[in-house]
Amino acid sequence: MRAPGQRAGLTRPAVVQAAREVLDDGASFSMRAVAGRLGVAPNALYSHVGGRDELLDLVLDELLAALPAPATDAPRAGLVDLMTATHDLLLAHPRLVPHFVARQGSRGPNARRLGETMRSCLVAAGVVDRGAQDTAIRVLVVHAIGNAALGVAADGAPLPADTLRATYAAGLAWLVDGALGSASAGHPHPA
Amino acid sequence: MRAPGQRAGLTRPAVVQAAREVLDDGASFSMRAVAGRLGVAPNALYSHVGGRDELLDLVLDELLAALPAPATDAPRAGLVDLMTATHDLLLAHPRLVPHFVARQGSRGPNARRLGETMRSCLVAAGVVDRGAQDTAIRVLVVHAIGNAALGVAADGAPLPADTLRATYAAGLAWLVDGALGSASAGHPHPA
DNA sequence: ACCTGAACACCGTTCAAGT
DNA sequence: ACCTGAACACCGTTCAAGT
Repeated sequence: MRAPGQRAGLTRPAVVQAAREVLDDGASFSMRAVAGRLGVAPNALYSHVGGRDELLDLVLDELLAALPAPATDAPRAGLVDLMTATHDLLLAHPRLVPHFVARQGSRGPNARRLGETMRSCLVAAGVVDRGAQDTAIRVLVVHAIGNAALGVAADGAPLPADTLRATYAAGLAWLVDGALGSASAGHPHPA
Repeated sequence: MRAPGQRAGLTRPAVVQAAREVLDDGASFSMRAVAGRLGVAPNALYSHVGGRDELLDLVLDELLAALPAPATDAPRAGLVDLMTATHDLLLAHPRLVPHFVARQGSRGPNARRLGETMRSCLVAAGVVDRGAQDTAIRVLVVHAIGNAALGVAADGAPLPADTLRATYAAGLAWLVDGALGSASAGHPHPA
């Protein structure tokens, strides 16, 4: 369709957008699939993106940007809302979850921002020790990602979405209660 | 080395053992790597094993068989010990963790046995509602797998093993406290 | 700078043999 | 039944062009 040297009008945002579309479609994600959607040779993507992992990181960070800022006046509820929104976001893009699992440590600016928002909630809730904040943040992030991954695992009994979200909410309440050191009753065994 | 038709003396346990060795070595896991270690053509494995996923499931289940039975007289401590042993086991075989993440639902006999052991602990601790047991089991398993996956993610700051285990222990205490509905103080913010 | 064609070094799995 | 050789349908990525 195009001779070597002819421009295709590709841009970095366009590549990221195409990657999102491939991820949200049924097809399995690959560089070649993204290129195919753009009507371009597979290696053309490397002019705009470092590689597969970087591309997935970009998609991930773009999604995280959509997370709303939690209410600052009620820190516990704000934290719960924030983590629930994160979990919902992951469930809405299941094909991204495996990559999220592998990339838990290294993240983009919006992931970093999410971490700092969580820290603010913890501070406002009275968790002043920085090490305690780090522990709480890691545990909560693991819970969100791990639970989303549980929903992705398509084997045997696929685990209904209601059950998944109820399980997540129960664990989240226990973790937040624990991290905040309060004796307030959570939501005891839902379903 | 061998003409088509010549036996190589391959057995199913030998294939599983070779897979374990490849996983615990530095090299990345592949059917071809397992076959290479056995001095056999890649497709020879399919005479003894259904495929890659089934082979990894077999390795996984063999590892889970090594988990010790927890003390039955102290249900809370037994549950904590059991989950800690599971976490340690996953940390000892990091290259298996991504597969474990993907396969959370469908498991072999020893995984099933682990689930029932957890249920027994919960019953002994006074959690009689079956739905509550299921929720607790899912949350605890997600915590163990998710935390182990966090240790595997080799990017940026690799997160020291001490920190990882301390984070796991803190989250585990919070979850067990929550699941058991007790107001007993856990281990507040370690590290 | 951007894109193509061809290629490299991999994958998991299948199929038609051979004994 | 067990194993081989060859092949199929994929991967991510690199390299040498072309404009």
